[in-house]
Amino acid sequence: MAFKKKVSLKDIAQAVGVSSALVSMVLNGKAKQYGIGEEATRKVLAKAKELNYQPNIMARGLRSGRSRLLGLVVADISNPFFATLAREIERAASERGYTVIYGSSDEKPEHLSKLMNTLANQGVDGIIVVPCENSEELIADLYLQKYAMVLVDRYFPKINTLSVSLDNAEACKNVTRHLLSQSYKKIGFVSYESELLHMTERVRGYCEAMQEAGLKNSINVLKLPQDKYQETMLQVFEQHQIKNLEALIFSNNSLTIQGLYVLKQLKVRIPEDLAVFGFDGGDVFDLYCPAISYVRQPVEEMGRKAVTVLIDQLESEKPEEIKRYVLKSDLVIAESSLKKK
Amino acid sequence: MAFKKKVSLKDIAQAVGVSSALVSMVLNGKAKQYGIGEEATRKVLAKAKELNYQPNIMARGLRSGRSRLLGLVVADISNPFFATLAREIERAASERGYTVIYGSSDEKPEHLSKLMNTLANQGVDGIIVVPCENSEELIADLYLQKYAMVLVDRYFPKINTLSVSLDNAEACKNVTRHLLSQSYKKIGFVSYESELLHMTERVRGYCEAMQEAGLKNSINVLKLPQDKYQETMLQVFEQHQIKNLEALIFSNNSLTIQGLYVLKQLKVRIPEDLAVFGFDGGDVFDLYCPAISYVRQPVEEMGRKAVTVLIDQLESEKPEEIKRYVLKSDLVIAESSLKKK
DNA sequence: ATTTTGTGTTAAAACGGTTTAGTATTACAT
DNA sequence: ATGTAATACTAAACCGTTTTAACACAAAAT
Repeated sequence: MAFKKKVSLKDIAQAVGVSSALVSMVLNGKAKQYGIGEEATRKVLAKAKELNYQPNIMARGLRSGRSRLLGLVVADISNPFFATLAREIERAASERGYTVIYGSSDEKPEHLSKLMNTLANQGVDGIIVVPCENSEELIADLYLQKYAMVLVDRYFPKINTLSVSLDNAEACKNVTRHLLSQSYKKIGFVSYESELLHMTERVRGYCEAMQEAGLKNSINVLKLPQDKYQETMLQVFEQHQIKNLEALIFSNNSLTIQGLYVLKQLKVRIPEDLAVFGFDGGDVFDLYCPAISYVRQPVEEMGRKAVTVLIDQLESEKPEEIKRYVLKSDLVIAESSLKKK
Repeated sequence: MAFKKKVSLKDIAQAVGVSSALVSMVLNGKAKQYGIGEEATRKVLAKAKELNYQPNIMARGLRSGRSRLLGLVVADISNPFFATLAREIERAASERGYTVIYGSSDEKPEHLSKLMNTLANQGVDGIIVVPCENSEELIADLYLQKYAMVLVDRYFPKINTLSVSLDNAEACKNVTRHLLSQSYKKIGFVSYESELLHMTERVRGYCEAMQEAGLKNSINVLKLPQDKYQETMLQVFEQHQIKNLEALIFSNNSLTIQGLYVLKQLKVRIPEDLAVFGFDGGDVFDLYCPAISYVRQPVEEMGRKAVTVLIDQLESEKPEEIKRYVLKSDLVIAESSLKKK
């Protein structure tokens, strides 16, 4: 009870009266290369179209050792940033004749590891990974095993992999400067417990901008424990800390959203009581009252670049040089971060 | 420059000193069935584990004619309802040893058609489809070609396919009754131009509930042209119609979100000026001020059911009977639909 | 003693493509 | 006439797995 049997090379070969080898050559556009006659070429192409021939991907894959399948592991597909990223990656891959299979790690290294295994089993040619906390070893292992791989959004400085990521320090530096320009001085930064470079860079950008402004003493970084964002924020904000702050920067999409839940619950007025700056956008930000400012990442570019460098490496014979690509973001300014009157 | 070469049956066979046929039988758990000796079985299993053998999926697929790949086409993966659905489907499929590849049709039949082709090319064993407008013919074609297929969220009454969907009429009847119970009488229903059953059923549920309440004359269904939701809503609402209404039911997730943009722009107070009821939930609904009530669909159940019926059909020899599964939803009530004081 | 039955194993074919080495045929140069 | 080269094509191997038919060898039945 599956799909109807498909047209094979042999069917075309028989119909035209040539060998299936010839048909294969013609349909792979290697007619000239192999010195196939014009007439044969024409007939084969015509018959293939007539019968609507579709190559059997498994036979091809088995022979060539390549599947034209890419694996993608994101942190969480229900996060709009990753959803968009996945979509762009899919689109770009499809343009180059590749199909993408994906999964979410939920920021758990065990999930990541399991997923990578599943993907490898499916015979993917290469993987695009958003690595999660504590996955450095795993990634290093794969790197040593010569997996074709590109890291996105985050990377490990010690492991020499292809990577595409944001200039995170600059982004947060710009956010901080913007808030400073709106005459906020006591600016807090909401982060989570993480060794991952993208996060430490974001923190660094904030700190540097504060230092530049001579506000070294006002630096205030809140590191939330994983999986307890709302709980911890509620406690911290409820107690007193929020009274000492004029603005808060949330350093990723889900932190922002969780933060908004808490601020809403505490009836904090934005930006009167507290200015807010978030990450990655989405309908939530635009529809919130007031609309929330955010860092817009070049998601499309990020996805396309990842696909391009990965496939280029896959298709090149000689091991290409390993590069890190760093992209720039911009700020979408809304009411939540404007000067209070 | 791809993955390192993997361990094959032959490697194990050589290491143990038996034929690869025997190894295949043992590793497929058919040792007893084929009367393989105990010792050989033990040795093979041990060696397979030692070498971390992973079967080559393409060789297996080529031989068996089955890929253990499922195709999934949703309307729009960036819609949280479909994102969650996709995730549940993936999870359920993975539990049964299948992998899912997916794409978004963007409600365009040409996209749908193209995607189905891509999926078929990838050799999927079966497909799970959220059919879009004007795709009835395409689906009917595939049905005639004996594609293993299950429709989700929507279906065509005239085509006898497996399907899993919501009791949409009942859902909207309940929404309408709820609003009536909150003493709203002039209730409008926002829909879009569509022949798809899920939408006509939603309209029907609303109409029936209004009739039940003796409010036949207050029935007010707004059908928006596709791709122009916001534009049209803005025009309609701006003019005058909204003044005659006390409540609005939005009949899917994106209509709700687009509607909120417009209502926000027009500074309509919810629920004082207008009560609002939406579909499918998400952070936007919970964080909106005030929180938006919505119909919660049993997404997980829907995904699991779709996977189950599809795989069951794939794996059964005899053509199973075609069934339609209809699931129930519940209402999440928030401030947006409560009685005005 | 010979056939039958059963047990444990293997050789070989098949899946559908790609690629290499080889074969025929004609054309050209020696 | 003979060797060389170019042209147009094909046979066959190969990828890794599954499955069928076959094959030894022993024990039991005739």
